[in-house]
Amino acid sequence: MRLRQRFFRRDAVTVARELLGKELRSGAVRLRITEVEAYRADDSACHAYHGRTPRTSVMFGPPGRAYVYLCYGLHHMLNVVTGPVGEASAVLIRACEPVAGLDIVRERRGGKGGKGPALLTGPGKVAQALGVDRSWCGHRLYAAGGLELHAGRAPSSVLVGPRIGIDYASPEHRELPWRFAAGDSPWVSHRRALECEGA
DNA sequence: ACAAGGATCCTCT
DNA sequence: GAGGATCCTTGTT
Repeated sequence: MRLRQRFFRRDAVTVARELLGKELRSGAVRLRITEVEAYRADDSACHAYHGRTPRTSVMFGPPGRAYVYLCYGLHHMLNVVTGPVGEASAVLIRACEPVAGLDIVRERRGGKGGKGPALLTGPGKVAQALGVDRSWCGHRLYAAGGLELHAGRAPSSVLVGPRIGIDYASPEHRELPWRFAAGDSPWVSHRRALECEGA
Protein backbone atom coordinates (compact mmCIF):
# COMPACT_ATOMS: atom_id res chain seq x y z
CA MET A 1 0.00 0.00 0.00
CA ARG A 2 1.52 3.31 -1.11
CA LEU A 3 1.75 6.22 1.30
CA ARG A 4 -0.51 9.16 0.44
CA GLN A 5 0.75 12.66 -0.15
CA ARG A 6 -0.82 13.94 3.08
CA PHE A 7 1.53 11.65 5.06
CA PHE A 8 4.35 13.99 4.06
CA ARG A 9 2.54 17.29 4.64
CA ARG A 10 3.60 17.40 8.30
CA ASP A 11 6.59 18.44 10.37
CA ALA A 12 9.84 16.88 9.15
CA VAL A 13 10.67 15.45 12.59
CA THR A 14 7.30 13.71 12.80
CA VAL A 15 7.54 12.34 9.28
CA ALA A 16 11.12 11.21 9.87
CA ARG A 17 10.21 9.10 12.90
CA GLU A 18 7.24 7.55 11.07
CA LEU A 19 9.27 6.76 7.96
CA LEU A 20 11.18 4.14 9.96
CA GLY A 21 9.98 0.73 8.82
CA LYS A 22 8.39 2.03 5.62
CA GLU A 23 9.40 0.48 2.31
CA LEU A 24 11.14 2.08 -0.65
CA ARG A 25 10.40 0.23 -3.87
CA SER A 26 11.97 0.59 -7.27
CA GLY A 27 11.24 -2.25 -9.63
CA ALA A 28 12.27 -5.51 -8.00
CA VAL A 29 14.29 -3.73 -5.30
CA ARG A 30 12.50 -3.29 -1.97
CA LEU A 31 14.24 -1.67 1.01
CA ARG A 32 12.96 -1.17 4.57
CA ILE A 33 13.98 2.24 5.95
CA THR A 34 16.05 1.87 9.13
CA GLU A 35 17.67 5.29 9.63
CA VAL A 36 16.63 8.86 8.79
CA GLU A 37 17.42 12.49 9.62
CA ALA A 38 15.06 15.49 9.72
CA TYR A 39 16.02 18.89 8.28
CA ARG A 40 13.73 21.83 8.95
CA ALA A 41 13.34 25.26 7.37
CA ASP A 42 14.33 27.03 10.62
CA ASP A 43 17.41 24.85 10.99
CA SER A 44 20.89 26.03 9.97
CA ALA A 45 21.83 22.46 8.98
CA CYS A 46 19.15 22.53 6.27
CA HIS A 47 20.31 23.29 2.73
CA ALA A 48 17.39 25.68 2.28
CA TYR A 49 18.14 27.68 5.44
CA HIS A 50 19.74 30.53 3.51
CA GLY A 51 16.90 30.79 1.04
CA ARG A 52 15.75 29.34 -2.22
CA THR A 53 18.32 28.37 -4.85
CA PRO A 54 17.99 26.28 -8.00
CA ARG A 55 19.31 23.26 -6.13
CA THR A 56 16.94 23.55 -3.17
CA SER A 57 13.81 24.76 -4.95
CA VAL A 58 12.20 21.30 -4.77
CA MET A 59 12.22 21.54 -0.97
CA PHE A 60 9.99 24.63 -1.19
CA GLY A 61 7.43 22.80 -3.33
CA PRO A 62 4.74 20.22 -2.51
CA PRO A 63 5.51 17.41 -0.05
CA GLY A 64 6.11 13.78 -0.94
CA ARG A 65 8.60 14.48 -3.69
CA ALA A 66 12.23 13.39 -3.88
CA TYR A 67 15.00 15.90 -3.21
CA VAL A 68 18.22 14.45 -4.60
CA TYR A 69 21.57 16.20 -4.54
CA LEU A 70 25.19 15.30 -5.14
CA CYS A 71 27.51 15.27 -2.14
CA TYR A 72 31.30 15.52 -2.32
CA GLY A 73 30.97 15.40 -6.07
CA LEU A 74 30.24 11.68 -6.16
CA HIS A 75 27.51 10.51 -3.78
CA HIS A 76 23.79 10.99 -4.42
CA MET A 77 21.59 11.68 -1.38
CA LEU A 78 17.90 10.77 -1.34
CA ASN A 79 15.55 13.00 0.68
CA VAL A 80 11.76 13.17 1.01
CA VAL A 81 10.25 16.67 0.93
CA THR A 82 7.94 17.36 3.90
CA GLY A 83 5.63 20.10 5.16
CA PRO A 84 3.29 22.43 3.27
CA VAL A 85 4.24 24.27 0.08
CA GLY A 86 6.58 27.15 0.85
CA GLU A 87 8.13 25.49 3.89
CA ALA A 88 11.49 24.00 2.93
CA SER A 89 11.99 20.86 4.99
CA ALA A 90 12.95 17.28 4.21
CA VAL A 91 13.97 13.90 5.57
CA LEU A 92 17.26 12.28 4.53
CA ILE A 93 17.19 8.50 4.09
CA ARG A 94 20.43 7.33 5.73
CA ALA A 95 20.12 3.55 5.84
CA CYS A 96 17.90 0.62 4.86
CA GLU A 97 17.75 -3.14 5.18
CA PRO A 98 17.06 -5.27 2.10
CA VAL A 99 13.62 -6.85 1.66
CA ALA A 100 13.84 -7.99 -1.95
CA GLY A 101 16.06 -7.60 -4.99
CA LEU A 102 19.28 -8.22 -3.11
CA ASP A 103 21.08 -9.43 -6.23
CA ILE A 104 20.35 -6.16 -8.02
CA VAL A 105 21.44 -4.17 -4.98
CA ARG A 106 24.77 -5.97 -4.81
CA GLU A 107 25.35 -5.42 -8.51
CA ARG A 108 24.60 -1.69 -8.28
CA ARG A 109 26.88 -1.40 -5.24
CA GLY A 110 29.68 -2.81 -7.35
CA GLY A 111 30.35 -5.73 -5.04
CA LYS A 112 31.20 -3.36 -2.19
CA GLY A 113 29.80 -3.71 1.31
CA GLY A 114 29.84 -7.49 1.45
CA LYS A 115 26.77 -9.25 2.82
CA GLY A 116 26.38 -7.40 6.10
CA PRO A 117 25.03 -3.96 7.00
CA ALA A 118 27.96 -2.23 5.28
CA LEU A 119 26.00 -2.86 2.09
CA LEU A 120 23.28 -0.30 2.86
CA THR A 121 24.19 1.76 5.94
CA GLY A 122 24.89 5.25 4.60
CA PRO A 123 22.86 7.70 2.49
CA GLY A 124 25.08 7.41 -0.58
CA LYS A 125 24.77 3.64 -0.49
CA VAL A 126 20.97 3.72 -0.32
CA ALA A 127 20.70 5.99 -3.36
CA GLN A 128 23.14 3.84 -5.29
CA ALA A 129 21.25 0.66 -4.40
CA LEU A 130 17.99 2.18 -5.65
CA GLY A 131 19.56 3.52 -8.82
CA VAL A 132 18.67 7.07 -7.77
CA ASP A 133 20.54 10.08 -9.14
CA ARG A 134 19.66 13.73 -9.64
CA SER A 135 17.38 12.96 -12.57
CA TRP A 136 14.99 11.65 -9.88
CA CYS A 137 14.82 15.03 -8.12
CA GLY A 138 11.18 16.12 -8.02
CA HIS A 139 9.82 12.59 -8.49
CA ARG A 140 6.48 11.98 -6.73
CA LEU A 141 7.10 9.21 -4.22
CA TYR A 142 3.37 8.78 -3.49
CA ALA A 143 2.47 8.12 -7.14
CA ALA A 144 2.55 4.80 -8.99
CA GLY A 145 5.64 4.15 -11.08
CA GLY A 146 9.38 4.41 -10.62
CA LEU A 147 10.40 4.95 -7.03
CA GLU A 148 7.54 4.43 -4.55
CA LEU A 149 7.05 4.60 -0.78
CA HIS A 150 4.95 1.87 0.79
CA ALA A 151 3.71 0.91 4.25
CA GLY A 152 5.92 -1.51 6.16
CA ARG A 153 6.70 -3.12 9.50
CA ALA A 154 7.18 -0.42 12.14
CA PRO A 155 10.21 -0.86 14.42
CA SER A 156 9.64 -2.26 17.92
CA SER A 157 11.81 0.53 19.37
CA VAL A 158 13.29 3.79 18.11
CA LEU A 159 16.84 5.06 18.62
CA VAL A 160 17.50 8.81 18.74
CA GLY A 161 20.64 10.91 18.41
CA PRO A 162 22.34 13.91 16.78
CA ARG A 163 22.66 14.19 13.03
CA ILE A 164 25.83 13.22 11.20
CA GLY A 165 28.21 15.49 9.30
CA ILE A 166 26.69 18.90 10.04
CA ASP A 167 29.63 20.69 11.68
CA TYR A 168 28.78 23.69 9.53
CA ALA A 169 25.52 24.25 11.43
CA SER A 170 25.21 26.72 14.30
CA PRO A 171 25.70 25.33 17.84
CA GLU A 172 22.02 25.42 18.77
CA HIS A 173 21.15 23.17 15.83
CA ARG A 174 24.20 20.91 15.79
CA GLU A 175 23.13 18.73 18.70
CA LEU A 176 19.40 18.48 17.99
CA PRO A 177 18.25 14.83 18.35
CA TRP A 178 16.81 14.63 14.88
CA ARG A 179 18.39 11.38 13.74
CA PHE A 180 16.17 8.34 14.18
CA ALA A 181 16.87 4.64 13.70
CA ALA A 182 15.06 1.32 14.05
CA GLY A 183 16.12 -0.27 17.35
CA ASP A 184 15.36 -3.75 16.02
CA SER A 185 17.72 -3.56 13.04
CA PRO A 186 21.48 -4.00 12.69
CA TRP A 187 21.28 -1.96 9.47
CA VAL A 188 22.09 1.36 11.17
CA SER A 189 25.16 3.58 10.85
CA HIS A 190 27.02 5.28 13.74
CA ARG A 191 25.03 3.29 16.28
CA ARG A 192 27.27 4.42 19.16
CA ALA A 193 25.87 7.96 19.05
CA LEU A 194 22.26 6.78 19.42
CA GLU A 195 20.13 6.26 22.53
CA CYS A 196 16.88 4.42 23.03
CA GLU A 197 13.97 6.85 22.87
CA GLY A 198 12.42 7.59 26.23
CA ALA A 199 15.19 5.82 28.15
C1' DA B 1 34.83 33.50 -14.26
C1' DC B 2 36.74 31.66 -9.86
C1' DA B 3 37.50 29.59 -5.46
C1' DA B 4 35.85 27.12 -1.56
C1' DG B 5 33.69 23.58 0.63
C1' DG B 6 30.46 19.68 1.14
C1' DA B 7 23.94 15.94 5.09
C1' DT B 8 30.10 10.54 2.18
C1' DC B 9 32.57 6.24 0.99
C1' DC B 10 36.40 3.35 0.78
C1' DT B 11 40.94 1.74 1.88
C1' DC B 12 44.59 1.28 4.72
C1' DT B 13 46.90 1.46 9.38
C1' DG C 1 40.81 6.42 13.10
C1' DA C 2 42.58 9.12 9.22
C1' DG C 3 42.92 10.72 4.60
C1' DG C 4 42.01 11.08 -0.34
C1' DA C 5 38.66 10.96 -4.12
C1' DT C 6 35.85 14.10 -7.03
C1' DC C 7 32.77 17.73 -9.11
C1' DC C 8 28.70 20.36 -8.39
C1' DT C 9 26.63 24.37 -6.03
C1' DT C 10 27.14 28.66 -4.24
C1' DG C 11 28.65 33.26 -3.29
C1' DT C 12 31.81 36.54 -4.68
C1' DT C 13 34.74 39.32 -8.07
